[in-house]
Amino acid sequence: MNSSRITFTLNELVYVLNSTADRLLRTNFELTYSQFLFLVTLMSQDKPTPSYLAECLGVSRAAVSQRLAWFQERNLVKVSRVSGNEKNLSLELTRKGELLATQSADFLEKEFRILFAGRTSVDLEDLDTTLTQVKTQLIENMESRNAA
Amino acid sequence: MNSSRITFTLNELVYVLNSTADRLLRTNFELTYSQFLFLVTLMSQDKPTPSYLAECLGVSRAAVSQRLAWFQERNLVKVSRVSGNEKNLSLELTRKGELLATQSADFLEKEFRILFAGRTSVDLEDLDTTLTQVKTQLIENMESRNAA
DNA sequence: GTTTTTATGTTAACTACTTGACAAATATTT
DNA sequence: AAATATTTGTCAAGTAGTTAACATAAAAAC
Repeated sequence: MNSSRITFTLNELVYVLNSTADRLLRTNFELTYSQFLFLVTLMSQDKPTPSYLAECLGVSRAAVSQRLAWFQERNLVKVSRVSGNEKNLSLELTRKGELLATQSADFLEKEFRILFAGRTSVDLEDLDTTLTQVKTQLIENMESRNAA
Repeated sequence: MNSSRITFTLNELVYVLNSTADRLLRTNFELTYSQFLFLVTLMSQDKPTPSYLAECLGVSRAAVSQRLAWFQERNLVKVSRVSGNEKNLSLELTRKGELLATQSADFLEKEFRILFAGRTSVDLEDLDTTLTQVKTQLIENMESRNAA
């Protein structure tokens, strides 16, 4: 089998998923999917800094730095300095930001549960395991190839 | 199971695949993954126009229009008008463009075959079928939901 | 055969990222 | 302790996309 087929299929599926999420979030919460990811990623972190958030989101520090103003203006994220640490900024969701992140995540979860349901019932748990396995294998093979 | 987990896993896998392809193509062909897709998509079409190419690539007509100059400058794509059709531009790969598309596609295919290989041997054919099934199901469910 | 509608390709203005350079704060080495 | 290295956040410039508006060509409706 042509291995490029599966990469196309994966890209197509991800496109459908992400654009659906984006549409749902825009319609119901005036939020893009990318803004949603920013909030939920921030929510999942313990003592978040812009630098660590950037790493988790898979974008550059500059990108996070530029976007922060948007979230501050809307009172979704509070940016502060912890005394004794002049280097790192401290990020936290405001009450409003936390509420928005929670509600939109719950909403999206519910919608996707409906969209994933179907007669042909693919076991999503199994699929997730397989995909993780493929990913791990790819990374391993890449590392052993680079080492050689 | 949390349905958002599988969307994250999918995004992560696609990220690994696409950034690997991008790295390989830059190193070996001075081509980004996105430029590669432009060429191979063009190659797979019968009588391509910018508009149809945009649709196949999943981007706007404006995006294709802006990128065409880059490919023309490098003598990879020939843009012309067919007489009797003043509306559509006609696109075709030059010999050089065709060669580049073919060679880079073959190269990528070989590399990915190696990277996908592994002890735990996931059946990629099966996986592709499952993913296509999930995608189809999602789209169906979305349509029936919108119709209601 | 005219009028109206639709489709195409380009432009302008905007968005969200990138890299590279930088100053400042902190860690590490010596 | 001082020198050096690393990490952090920000800025400027560049890239690849977006939408909206537009002129023009072709197709459809009348």
